[in-house]
Amino acid sequence: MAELMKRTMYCGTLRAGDAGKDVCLNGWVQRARRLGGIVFVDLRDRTGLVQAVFDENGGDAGLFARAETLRSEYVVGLRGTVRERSAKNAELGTGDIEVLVSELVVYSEAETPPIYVKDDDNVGEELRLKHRYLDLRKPKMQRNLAFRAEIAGLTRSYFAANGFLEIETPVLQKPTPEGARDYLVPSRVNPGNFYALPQSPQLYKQLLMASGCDRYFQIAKCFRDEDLRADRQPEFTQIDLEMSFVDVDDVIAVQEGFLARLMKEFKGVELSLPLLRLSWAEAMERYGSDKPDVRFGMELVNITEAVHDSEFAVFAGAAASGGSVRGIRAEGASEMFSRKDVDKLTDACKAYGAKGLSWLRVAADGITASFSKFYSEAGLANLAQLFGAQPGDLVFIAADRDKVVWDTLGFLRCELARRMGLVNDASIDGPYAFLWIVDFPLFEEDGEGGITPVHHPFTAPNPADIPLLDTEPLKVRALAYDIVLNGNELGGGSIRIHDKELQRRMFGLLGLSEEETQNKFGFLLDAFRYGVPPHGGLAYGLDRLVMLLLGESSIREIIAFPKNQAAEDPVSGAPGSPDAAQLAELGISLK
RNA sequence: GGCCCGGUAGUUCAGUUGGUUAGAAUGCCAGCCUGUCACGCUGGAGGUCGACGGUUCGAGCCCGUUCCGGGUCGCCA
Repeated sequence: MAELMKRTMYCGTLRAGDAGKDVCLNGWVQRARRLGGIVFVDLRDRTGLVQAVFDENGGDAGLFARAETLRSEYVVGLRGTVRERSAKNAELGTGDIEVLVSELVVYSEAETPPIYVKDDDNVGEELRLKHRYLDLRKPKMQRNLAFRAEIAGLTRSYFAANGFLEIETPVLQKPTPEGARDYLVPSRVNPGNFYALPQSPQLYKQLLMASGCDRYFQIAKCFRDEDLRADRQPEFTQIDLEMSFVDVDDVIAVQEGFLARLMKEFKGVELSLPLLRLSWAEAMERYGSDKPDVRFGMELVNITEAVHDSEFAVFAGAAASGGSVRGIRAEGASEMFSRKDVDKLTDACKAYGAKGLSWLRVAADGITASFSKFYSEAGLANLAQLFGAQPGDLVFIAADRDKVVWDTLGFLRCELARRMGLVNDASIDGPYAFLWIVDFPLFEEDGEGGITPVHHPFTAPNPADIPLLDTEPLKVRALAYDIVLNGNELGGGSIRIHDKELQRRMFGLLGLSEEETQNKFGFLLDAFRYGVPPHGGLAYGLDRLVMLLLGESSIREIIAFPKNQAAEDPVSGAPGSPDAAQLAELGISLK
């Protein structure tokens, strides 16, 4: 085995001022260029590239012969002298100098790699993930991992400085068949019993408040056995925190300090505080979304009143059945979207439950609409005016149940903005539109005639709405809040219920029996019997936060070893089958 | 589970109305080359066209099924 050549410098840090120094470098061969009597090697480590030179006239024939065998991704150590280059490379931070090599150690050779270790290699993601150890050598991936580490570091220092204790909560928890699917872990010592991996540290962090810890935070791994998305992995990381003796404003104030610090240090952006707050109701009314992208307008216009007696059955029907008719105006977009484009957009909207999409085009010589035959010219003009539509504008209208209308237009609004170039999500440099969504409803319909919590069953109702709990529970607002950035939910939280009677009432409203609640959450209720402070908190999706700040479009770009869409780890092949002995020991038999 | 997009040298892709021996770039290998840095020049190797079945005189191309990857809806309290 090759002897270790102790590193004295990192490749990417060498500068003109280092000329004359003897250095030892360790790294990977990015590229070897053989020009006959001279060999150039770009040596790469975490910090960047530096050019090393082997000269046939240097006198060491053996050294030169070995240099000629170097190939991409060989791992080497080399000793040499830094010198100014005769031909400088302005593209490279180290481009003013090179290292004339006097000693070379090949630690390991490399087969021809299946992907290039270059940012722009453009290889398919399947191969990138399978050979992640190669992919991660790319400068961009190194930057992403380093950026993530720095954000984690700032998180720790910020919350510690604000009196938060970093406390680890158990990873082996009690299964709670609520919400997302649990990952189950069999207990060998307790045959037939299982732990669950945490979907969040929710119950334990509330116990910590009951424990008198006052302020807790944790960078916590969480697990949900649900289908994957570009921004969703089965294991992901939350910045999780909880505070005692606080109200909504207290929690938000601490977060705004955190976000301001984050944006200042990592983006050089001065956040203007306090951040915008929108009630859930207003967000839905104006944007059709509880995580609106407010970098652009195109707000929803409710025309239900104006069309409730329309000849067009779709409009009148939606109005009559308690739904609504709303639309958005895409300014100057009429030219951009052909009839065919509109049809495609309509198809895309069907995924959100819309049965169709109506449109209205304003031109200098008149107005056309998909529903023209039900309207006079003056009627169309009236409608156009409701949207403030000018010649060249294109208006989209959805008519259905409120939820469908909101989902459809909420999607369409963002899709149009993207196509019209109003937003650019690949931009690392902003703008960054943060806002809080507050006053979420406490419950929503569960689709089976009952109600289910929007957030979770420990979320406190707005005290003003408590009288409505038994009569009109769907109208009760929660002391819950989400932080939104550019149309993405960065995190969310709530003030929790600390009154055990109110908590029991909540479980009752949710249709949970005394026995069920005792079985699932009894330990939390027990704790509350012995004195619990008012408390509340929040959790951020760290992966998503880093993704957005880096302008990446998938959290896989900022997770070292992500799962593929089938929830497999392409590197290791996990999950795998346990062997028979393991199963027998656990008392598990497979079908 | 539904819908959409994709699968052709190691890699990224092209491949016409179905027609001889499936191409390019890059990478790889060999030779030449002392100032390259996407080095250059010359030569070479490299293919189960995802798989199976069907239509056809003939399929990379058309049809069916299926597998794989990605996006998305459902789902994610």
